[in-house]
Amino acid sequence: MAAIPNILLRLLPRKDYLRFASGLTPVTLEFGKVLYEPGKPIRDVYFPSACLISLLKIAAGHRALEVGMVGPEGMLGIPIALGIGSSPIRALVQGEGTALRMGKARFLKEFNSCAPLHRIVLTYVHALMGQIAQTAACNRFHVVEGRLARWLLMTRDRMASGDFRMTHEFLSHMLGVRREGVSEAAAGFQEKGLIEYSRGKIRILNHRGLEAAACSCYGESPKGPEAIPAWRPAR
Amino acid sequence: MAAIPNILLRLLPRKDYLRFASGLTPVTLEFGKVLYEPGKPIRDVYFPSACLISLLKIAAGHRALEVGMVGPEGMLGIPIALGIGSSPIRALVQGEGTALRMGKARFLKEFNSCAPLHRIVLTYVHALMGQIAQTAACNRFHVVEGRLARWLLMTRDRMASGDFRMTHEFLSHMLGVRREGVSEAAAGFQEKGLIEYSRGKIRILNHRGLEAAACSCYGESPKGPEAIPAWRPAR
DNA sequence: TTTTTTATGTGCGTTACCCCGCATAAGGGT
DNA sequence: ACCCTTATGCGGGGTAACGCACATAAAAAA
Repeated sequence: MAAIPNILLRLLPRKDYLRFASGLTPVTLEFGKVLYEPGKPIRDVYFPSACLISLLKIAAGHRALEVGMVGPEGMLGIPIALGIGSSPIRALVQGEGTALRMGKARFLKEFNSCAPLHRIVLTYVHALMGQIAQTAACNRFHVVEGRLARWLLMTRDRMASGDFRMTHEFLSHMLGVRREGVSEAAAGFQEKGLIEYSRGKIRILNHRGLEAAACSCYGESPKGPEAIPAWRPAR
Repeated sequence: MAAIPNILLRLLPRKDYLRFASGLTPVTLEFGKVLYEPGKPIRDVYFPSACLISLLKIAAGHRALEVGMVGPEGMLGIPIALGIGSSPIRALVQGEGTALRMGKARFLKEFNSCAPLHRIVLTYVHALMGQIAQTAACNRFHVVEGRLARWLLMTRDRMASGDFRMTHEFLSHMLGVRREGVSEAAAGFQEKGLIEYSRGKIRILNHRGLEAAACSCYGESPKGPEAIPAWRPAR
């Protein structure tokens, strides 16, 4: 059988998956699209199959800050599962690609009647909370260079590809720093041959080298039996 | 009837509350006690009635950082509800006082069989995630002074009292800054007559003044019908 | 082509916070 | 009374990141 492209869905028992999948619609998400906006109602939930979505907290009078990242290891629309109709967080498509979409009502019905789904989603909620807390500490303690490296690696892991479309300006909003700060760090990496970039395109050249440059938070993603299986692509 | 001291429990239908309460044990939590430690199993859940617990992320090689705060408006042991046996977060008693305790097994049974409890807890999970994200952005963008003021106010709100036991050293771990940074900000507040302090005791003198000094995050706590009712004490 | 837009490079003064070390003073224990 | 632990005050030097302004260059639009 063709592999189920989303890790959470892959954990469903076959019977449940088949029923659930009948409510899923494949969609293509374009770069820059905003899936959820703080305060606005959530209509659909998404299971990324090959795309990457940033969860952004918008602080009044400041640039945005990424608090979490969702790829094929997760889902979007957690608030729906928690019985809330909207999210305080903006969800922005940061790596375009494909996802599976389901309407809020159908998802709620499934979530409340399918125990395995229920369990899987709540487990993911835990993992996501951990990720947000980790990111919070990382943003507080680590320097831009280390955070940039971590960010590029996490993106690569989720996109299963080492080059993506991404301006320094955009990155600065993810990391919550100035654009110039990103440029400076990126220039350093390019000089060392770790990455190459030009006008909105970035390519990772030396994965190992980037890992060495990344802060320790990379590698402290959810692990062990307690969380969603550490989702790190094979080398 | 005597008021139920924990907001979450107060939201339970009377019938469910009575059954649930039979499994609750009143306990006194002392200052400095660690309820949960990252990686260690969670044995009990807690519903604070008059105490304050800090949720701390421990970053390797750095001081700790508070990512959330739980008082009578919330509960401790969320991971249990999410089907996880331990938490990546340390829970530390920061304002001593009373709470209601329940064993993990009993709570799980109730959580899985009592729909209103289920709903309430998941709603709180959402609120807590929002708080963590908010704190993340606050720690990134706001200066120590504003964050200290916010922290004191949030503590006051949850402790229902304006003076508490608290050293600058301890505060520095909450805010993720140096002890001297806290001392400096606190000295400024004392000079303006907003607070007074001495050797591990802090008293809020001018609530309004502190609000003016706090960053905008104070007042952006969960609000509206979508979240746990904004829990802010009457003046 | 030429023009316009957009992405990145660069420099410069400013600031909040860091790290380190030590002085002072309040309380608790003996 | 005394010591001794602990909480806070204070200074000096260093730096990561800020804000701003402007130069350059690639791409897109005309």
